Amino acid sequence: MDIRKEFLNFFKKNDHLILPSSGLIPDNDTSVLLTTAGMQQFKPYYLGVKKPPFPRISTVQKCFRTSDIENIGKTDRHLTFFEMLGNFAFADYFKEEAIGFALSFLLDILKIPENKLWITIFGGYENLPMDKEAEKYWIKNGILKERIHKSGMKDNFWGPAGDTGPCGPSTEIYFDFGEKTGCGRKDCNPNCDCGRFIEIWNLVFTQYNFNGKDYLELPNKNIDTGMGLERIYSAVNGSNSVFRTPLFENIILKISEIAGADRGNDFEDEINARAKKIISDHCRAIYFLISDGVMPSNEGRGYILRRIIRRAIRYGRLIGIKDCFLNEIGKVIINDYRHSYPELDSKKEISFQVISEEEKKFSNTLKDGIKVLLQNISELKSKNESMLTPENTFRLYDTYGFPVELTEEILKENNLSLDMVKFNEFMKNHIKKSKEKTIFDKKINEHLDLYRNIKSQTENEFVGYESNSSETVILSILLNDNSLKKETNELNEGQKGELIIKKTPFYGEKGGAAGDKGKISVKHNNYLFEVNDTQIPFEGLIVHKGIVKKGSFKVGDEVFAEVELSFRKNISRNHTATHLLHWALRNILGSEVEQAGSFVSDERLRFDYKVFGKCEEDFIDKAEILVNKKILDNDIVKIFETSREYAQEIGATALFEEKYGQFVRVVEIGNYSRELCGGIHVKRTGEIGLFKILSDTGIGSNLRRIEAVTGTCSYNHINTREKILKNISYIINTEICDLEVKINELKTELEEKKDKYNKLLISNVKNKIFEKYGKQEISEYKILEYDFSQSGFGDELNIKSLGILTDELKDYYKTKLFCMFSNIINGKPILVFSCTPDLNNKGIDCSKIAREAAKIIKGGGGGKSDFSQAGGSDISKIREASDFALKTIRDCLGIS
RNA sequence: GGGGAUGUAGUUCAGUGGGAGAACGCUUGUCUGGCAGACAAGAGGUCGGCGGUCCGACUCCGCUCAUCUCCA
Repeated sequence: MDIRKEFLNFFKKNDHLILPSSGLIPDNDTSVLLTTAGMQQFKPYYLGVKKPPFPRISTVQKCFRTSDIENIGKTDRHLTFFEMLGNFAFADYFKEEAIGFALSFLLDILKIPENKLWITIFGGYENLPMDKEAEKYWIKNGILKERIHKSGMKDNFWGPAGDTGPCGPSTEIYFDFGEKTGCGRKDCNPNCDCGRFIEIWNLVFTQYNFNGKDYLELPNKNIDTGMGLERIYSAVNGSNSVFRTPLFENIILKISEIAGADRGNDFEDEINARAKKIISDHCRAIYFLISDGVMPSNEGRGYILRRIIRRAIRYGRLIGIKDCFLNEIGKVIINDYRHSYPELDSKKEISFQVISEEEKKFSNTLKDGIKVLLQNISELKSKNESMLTPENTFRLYDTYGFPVELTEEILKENNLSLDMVKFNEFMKNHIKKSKEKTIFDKKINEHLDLYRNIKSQTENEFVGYESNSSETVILSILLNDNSLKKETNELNEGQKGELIIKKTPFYGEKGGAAGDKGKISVKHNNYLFEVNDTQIPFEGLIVHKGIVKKGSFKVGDEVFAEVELSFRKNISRNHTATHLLHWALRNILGSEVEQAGSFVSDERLRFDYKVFGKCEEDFIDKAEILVNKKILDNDIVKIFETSREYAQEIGATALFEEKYGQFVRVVEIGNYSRELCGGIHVKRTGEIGLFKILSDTGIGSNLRRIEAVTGTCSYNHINTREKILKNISYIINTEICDLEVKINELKTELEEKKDKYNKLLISNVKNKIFEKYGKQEISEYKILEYDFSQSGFGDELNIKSLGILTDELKDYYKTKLFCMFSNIINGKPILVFSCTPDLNNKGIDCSKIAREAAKIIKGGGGGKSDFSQAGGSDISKIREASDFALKTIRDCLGIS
């Protein structure tokens, strides 16, 4: 029996709209990394931010949870990836029907015997009453009262998701595998985790709104239910394990086959069983994640993927699989699931490639880790110790990603050990630290109640597609005073706030396009409200943020709203250009290029996209050329509303917005680009003007960002650069077209001259020294001293040049030589000391001399014993410092 | 979102405040009967970027970017 089909059929018959599973990457929801529940894609409906397309919906949803990752393989019911069957109701049916539907499906369709079912309900907590209604309907449907178990907040109350918001009691259906399974205690009940009972279906009744203090009854109550597909299969065929269901049969068989015949093909020993469960769970997750666009990376959801890939490989090794094996299992998974999830099949090439690359990367990580571990081991051995410190054990794990079990294994081979208990303490500490400092982004819900309230009283209409202005009336006003936001009747001159008007031409920020700017005014008295930004905090509610420049505004005032045309025009140019760019990238790099996000402002456009593998070097240039070609073609931009089915048929790319509305808005450019989009666009591509890409940078693995400009901005950009070119051409007196060659020439010439000059300088200076001290070979100690601050060589004789000079002199005289040179560089005194190595044996230490001499010129110094330098800030003391150094050397060498 | 690590020559990496190094690779020359031949000379660096401390920063401090890694 295909339970997926039966489930959807059942709810379709009961007037539910059947929707497809959303992807594992949640749209427009930054609060979670991956889709964790069936209701996730409907969150805006639960919060009331958007209207559901139908009051009753049912789905089979792909879900991924990491919260139970440690339990996987240990139990027979936990999974990271699973399918969730769910039915949802928005201000429609409530507890009675929800309970009725659930029971009817389990008993009539799946034919589960009634005596196998147990129920938990919310038993009440503090001010919250027990859920007597739920109990009543269960009993009414024939469930025995002693089979209904009461639980507290933790088990049978859901939400709110943040600090405030919708929440309510839940009721859960458990399947009983019988007294023989589990603990065998007489009072064993669904809350016992011995394995006898498995939770199969959770019905949540969002009944209250928690405002941080009280639980208030919601006017519109909702239903949210979820039943794990794998669990219900295990109940239906009585196997008491999600891994012994048709969903896992082929996968487990394949793993056994790869692991070798001697390992058998079942869960005969504990390690073997656990490894097979983990590998099968993780592999399913891996291929589903990749096919939904998650790529392995070192952060966020990509990192979750990388982690489970590595866990799967590790457990593979544990049961004797040496080679890369994940793709072998992947083929089985794709084959098993491709009818229900065609994306697995269409993305399989990419999946296989990604996986084999990850397998290689992991072996690199292991190699690095082994290097560090071997170092630790040799240190331990040299110290005659037998236990790796917990610090080092943890460092290997935390910093180098080296699995502890592997550390333990390698230590054992060397007759060493580690302290697992202490390691776990480090781990606990680490987890605690990460949790402590994590701050939730509360802003999303901050003023939701306020807007919800306004929305319930007013209705405003967007007329901006047809016109740029409207005569209308103020419906309500919000006052913004720093962080405070409240409803008011009047907004006075100088005050900041938000106006809500009946008919608005202003486009609110949506789909990555910035909101309109403009003004709202009263004609007869010139009162003026300047709109700086337009937002949509709630579907159907458009608010105009800004400041009162003149006069005051009251609720009920008749006003004239007018969009700033040049601002809107710039946004339109950038928005249409974004569509062209998206099309061009797909054209050049292939259709697997996906838009990952975009932002359109009046000044520039930002386009984030996912690529896989290496791109050609010049694809950015190509994209720019292609977009500009389409602009020159001056193609017509056609905008029309149509049915979702038709849009799909003509291949329109759908993004984040407007997923399930009956009608969708399609923006079509020429006969090539079609995207679902609610934005405002130019009428013909020619209006965009020059399209110029400013930058293309990597912002994550397989994720890149293009920033570009159009219209007046690109003109200004090019213009500024041209002016710079003109200036340069004027300065070096060369035609612009010859600049490149000329500058290269100048550069090499300069380098050559610098080189020559330095050599000349040194030899010149050397001659000066010879003039003063003679060229003849020396039989006794020679002290060369020269203050170049008076010589006119200036800054050219810096520490480095003086160093080279002393080297050449040392080369010349070979022995018995001491050099001491000084100069003023950048207004600061410097001293250089250098001697032939034989003087070191006489007790001369240049670095010591430099340190002492530096004190005199108010600075510091040091270096090596045969070469040192000192610097300071007091120019007037150079002579004194030199004299000090000279005296020290003479004393040391015993000369006068 | 919070920790840890790394970033130096084409590559792999040394370098604990004082004139940027090694090995391999590359170029050139000499020797050599072949397998990664031997010897010599040479080229190659904004020490990831920006800022600060200091007479002086590859080195210390702050920020930032990239890569790796652990946790949420």
